Amino acid sequence: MGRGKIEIKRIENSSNRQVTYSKRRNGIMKKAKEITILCDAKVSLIIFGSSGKMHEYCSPSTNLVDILDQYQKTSGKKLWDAKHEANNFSSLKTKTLQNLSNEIDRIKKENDNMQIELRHLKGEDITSLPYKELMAIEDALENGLTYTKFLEEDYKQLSFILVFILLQTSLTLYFKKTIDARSDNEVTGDLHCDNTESH
Amino acid sequence: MGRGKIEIKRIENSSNRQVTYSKRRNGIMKKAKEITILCDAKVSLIIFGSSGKMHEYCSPSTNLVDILDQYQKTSGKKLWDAKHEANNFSSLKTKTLQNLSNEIDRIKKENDNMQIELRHLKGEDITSLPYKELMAIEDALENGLTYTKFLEEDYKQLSFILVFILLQTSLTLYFKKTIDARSDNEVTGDLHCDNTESH
DNA sequence: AACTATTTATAAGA
DNA sequence: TTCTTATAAATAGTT
Repeated sequence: MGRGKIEIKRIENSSNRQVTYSKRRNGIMKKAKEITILCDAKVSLIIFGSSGKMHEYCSPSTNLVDILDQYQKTSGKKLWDAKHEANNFSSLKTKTLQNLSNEIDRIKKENDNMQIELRHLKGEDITSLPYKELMAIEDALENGLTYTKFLEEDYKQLSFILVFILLQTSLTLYFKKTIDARSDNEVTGDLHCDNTESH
Repeated sequence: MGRGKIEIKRIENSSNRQVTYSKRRNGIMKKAKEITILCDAKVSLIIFGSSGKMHEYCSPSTNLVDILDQYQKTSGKKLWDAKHEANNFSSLKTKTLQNLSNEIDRIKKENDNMQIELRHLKGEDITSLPYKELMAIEDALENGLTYTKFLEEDYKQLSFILVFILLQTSLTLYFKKTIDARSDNEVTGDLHCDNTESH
């Protein structure tokens, strides 16, 4: 939407990039505000430009911490655990039933998500999936296959070397046999000559 | 931007609101992806619709935790400090700490197993795996992705060709040996005959 | 920063 | 829900 169409790829010219960043950042911020008002949504938007400067939007009805809490509950992903709780000795001592219960809920959620992902990767329950998600799964499978194939290639090369060694051993044995056989023939020939001469 | 201009205020009709939410959410997500690519920006976007369903975008170059860390540094606001301390006990009185703890252990174990399986399917941590397990993973991947059967077919053909070449080489060598041995004998025989006739 | 020619997003309708 | 399309809005390139 502008004088010309642009490809979605990194803008190499630094000042153009900066200008575009500024314009589009404002655009997204505006959209975020609008969807918040129009649709009662709760939105958190944090943007860091390449210069490191931060811009933030958060729906007025809520705040970032609440959104992140809800994020953890909904997604089952834990945002601040190990490092932050480790710093917090009192929370270890006062670990309550509620803490544990929340932990269970979170892990169960994580569990469910993984179970679904596993089923999808194994080709189950995928008929009802939208095309986009199906493609994502196919990509993941293909990606996994490239890794396993790569390793399989290593194993194959190992097999090939084994076959080669086997072949070489066979050949060595074969040549040994040939040489043995030849020296046998020569002996026989000598004997034969002796015999005819003796006649 | 649409058939008519709309005022930015809550859409009262629930189904219109839902439709608009869905469309605009996609729009914002797209914009977020674009600014990420075009301008090297780091973006975190979390949206909760009024139904409570969550949608999230995070720049591929980073992750939510890193963005939040950077947020804290840049803004000076502490996100996870004195929070998660105030807990409300609700319907948990019947459960003991031990029960909950055991349940957590069990689910965590289940979780770990699935995580390992997922990582393997995605090609991570597989280098230390024995060949047999690697093949099991590959089989699972191939099962999910039918067209990799073609690659398997290629692999089989390659093995066949290797065996065939091995066989052919052996046969060639064998025949060569036979021929060599025979001509050696004949030469010896002829010379011998000539010699005897000349005597 | 403004200014537009265009592209893009989307509101309403099907 | 999904698609279509007229129109509003965003924005790329220019000044």
